[in-house]
Amino acid sequence: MPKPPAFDLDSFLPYRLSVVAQRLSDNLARHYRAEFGISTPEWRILAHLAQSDGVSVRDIEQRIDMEKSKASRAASKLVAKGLVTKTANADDRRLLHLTLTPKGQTLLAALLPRAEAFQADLRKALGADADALMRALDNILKIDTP
Amino acid sequence: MPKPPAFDLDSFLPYRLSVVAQRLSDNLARHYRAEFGISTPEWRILAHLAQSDGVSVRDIEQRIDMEKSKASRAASKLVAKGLVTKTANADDRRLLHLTLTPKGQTLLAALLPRAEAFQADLRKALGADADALMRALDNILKIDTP
DNA sequence: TAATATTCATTGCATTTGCAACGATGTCAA
DNA sequence: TTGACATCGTTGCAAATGCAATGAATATTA
Repeated sequence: MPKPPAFDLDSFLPYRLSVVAQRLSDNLARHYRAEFGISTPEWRILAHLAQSDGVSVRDIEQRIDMEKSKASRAASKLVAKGLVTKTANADDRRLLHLTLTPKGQTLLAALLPRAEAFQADLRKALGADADALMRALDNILKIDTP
Repeated sequence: MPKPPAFDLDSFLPYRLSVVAQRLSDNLARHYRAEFGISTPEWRILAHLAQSDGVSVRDIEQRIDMEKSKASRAASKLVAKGLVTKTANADDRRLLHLTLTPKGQTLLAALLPRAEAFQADLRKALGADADALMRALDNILKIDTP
């Protein structure tokens, strides 16, 4: 009857990372939902559209690490809320253009400064470790996605 | 029609953290499932039991940040797989003791060294940033959980 | 050109998840 | 002691998720 070796889950990086990420996302999600009525996947798509408007579902899938079915459904909800429109790409009619409506732009104009402020506060609190954190995250992705 | 300010989702910390954590967890989950037939919630409970055997569902909920319904269902699956037993606490019959079976101990004896090795590799690859990363994660939790 | 293969977005389906409600047990104060 | 309240684990239910299959459009190749 082998005895399991000592193990400290709290210092296990994947676990720790997951807990912190989850907490942070959930807390933000509460704000998005309460003030703007959108979910995390919806917020991520909007944020990506702020950066590059007119992209396809496929672009979203590749650029922001979101399953295409998830992206498709979130996009449909954004359309239903009047924040985004879907139009067919003229050159390749398999592709879609997701475009911010004026209402979507207004929402982003209110939301993005808050996101920036949140991030600024966070960086300030982390001090010198903030850059190391970003570097570490990049490296983990490189290692883990061979 | 307000124009949304420029925004780079890729450098938004909650997003970045979430992507990295998800990748890492999913990759590990594939291994757990393929080699040991367990899911991430199940693995976390086992890991916690390696550390402190005989705990209740409530302990798990508090110590490893898992919804109690999730913990309850994962524990039931572990019982069904013969890795864990549930016994009633004699002093307080609302409480449960989750205890590793010999089979569960054997599985952990095989799994834990791999987890340690994985973590060691990761730390090595991160070099000096590893400690800063851990510190940063602790600090984010403190800030974000007021 | 015609036939085959690939790509894109959506949808059906099974699983997982979170929340609220529940029964059983325990605590506390009148 | 008894009655109101709290806690523990489970479960019902609706929503979210991931995967595979589908249909439409395009690319490729014989």
